[in-house]
Amino acid sequence: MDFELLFRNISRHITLETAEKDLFISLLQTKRVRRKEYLLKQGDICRTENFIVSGCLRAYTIDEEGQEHIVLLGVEDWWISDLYSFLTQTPAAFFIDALEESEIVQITRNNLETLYEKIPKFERFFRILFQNAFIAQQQRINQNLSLTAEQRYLEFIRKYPQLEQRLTQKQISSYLGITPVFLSMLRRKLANR
Amino acid sequence: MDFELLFRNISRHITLETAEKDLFISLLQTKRVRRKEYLLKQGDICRTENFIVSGCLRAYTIDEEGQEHIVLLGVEDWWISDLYSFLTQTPAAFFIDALEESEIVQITRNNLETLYEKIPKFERFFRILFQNAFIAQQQRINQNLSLTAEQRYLEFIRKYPQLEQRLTQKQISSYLGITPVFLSMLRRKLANR
DNA sequence: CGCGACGTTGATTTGCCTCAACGATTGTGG
DNA sequence: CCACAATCGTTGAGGCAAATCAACGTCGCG
Repeated sequence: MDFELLFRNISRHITLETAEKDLFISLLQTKRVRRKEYLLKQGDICRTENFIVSGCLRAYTIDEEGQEHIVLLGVEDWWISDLYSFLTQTPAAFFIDALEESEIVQITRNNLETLYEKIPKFERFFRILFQNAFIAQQQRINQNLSLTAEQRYLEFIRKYPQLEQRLTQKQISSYLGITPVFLSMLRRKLANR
Repeated sequence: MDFELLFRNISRHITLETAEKDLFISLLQTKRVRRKEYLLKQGDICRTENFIVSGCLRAYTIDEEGQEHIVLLGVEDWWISDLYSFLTQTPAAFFIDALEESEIVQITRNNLETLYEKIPKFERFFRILFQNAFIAQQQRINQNLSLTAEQRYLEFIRKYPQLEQRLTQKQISSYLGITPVFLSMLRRKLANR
């Protein structure tokens, strides 16, 4: 069942009655996204918050020179959206697309508001979710400020060994904030030890 | 009254009855921190979440070479803590100290849990608070990935013109992820236009 | 099969850092 | 209140980490 993983995710922090689960499900939609398909384009309005059931997606920007910068990586059991655009219903700063064929569960802004109203426990759930996301980003900021490219790469493969397998080097470099050429050099250097 | 600013901050997102305010106040402590005084040291446990009534504080790390990296800047009407340490009650990764004489309102982890239990509306308040903090950090990550040092500096003074006045260049450079020497060069270059 | 994206490698350039010296400012103890 | 130390900001010289540019082999996909 599509919602199984989502329920297990939620039950880590709050407990739902059957009736609550049913109400929750009635506010959701599911979607299948194939590789390279866009969930969101810069300038569009982010209509949904997305829970990843399977697969892998990224949120990224493209700068003046056409370079991509991955702001957020999501795999199964994570959430992904352009939160600012979602909350304010204004044009998105990010692109979101799928790096692998993915299944997602979506909730719209209005439905999420309804959910908060009908089942206030979800305030708690998302409070904890954003708390954790905030901490993870704080650590990433700290690493970007204090580590060299090599150290950041080593931290990345230490922290996300499974992710390293699933991403291309171009994607990893774009997440780390270096060029693919330089990542290739680092890897060669590290291999020669 | 010390709690006035905090109540106004909170009332942006939730509405409290008088009895609720009283309960809330009973769970808080106030503290005065003088310039350069530490609120938290790396390795200590972060016992409180801190609301800044007046003044200015920073959260930062020190790397192997002794360089400081500012992860979080807070002025009046903001919150500051080492959230990970606070939530898990494990040793902190950050130092927190005051850049100006500051007044803060503090809540301990246990009292915050009590607050969530007794007044669930606070789940909503902190959900929104962390949501906004998450968005702000996401933007900072994106800028660190996609902008040059000069562009980041210009963005900083555009976004926080009042903060620029209150911080030393050393502090600004440490927030931007560059050296004070290089910031000085950038400023000279920008002035010659 | 052929095209386009990817990863590798080398040569060169550049953005930012380190080191060092100096004047100005701040803070502190006598 | 002054003297002295410490920190800060500026400037210049030189160095290094990472970027750019370019060429080439490989692979996956249409």
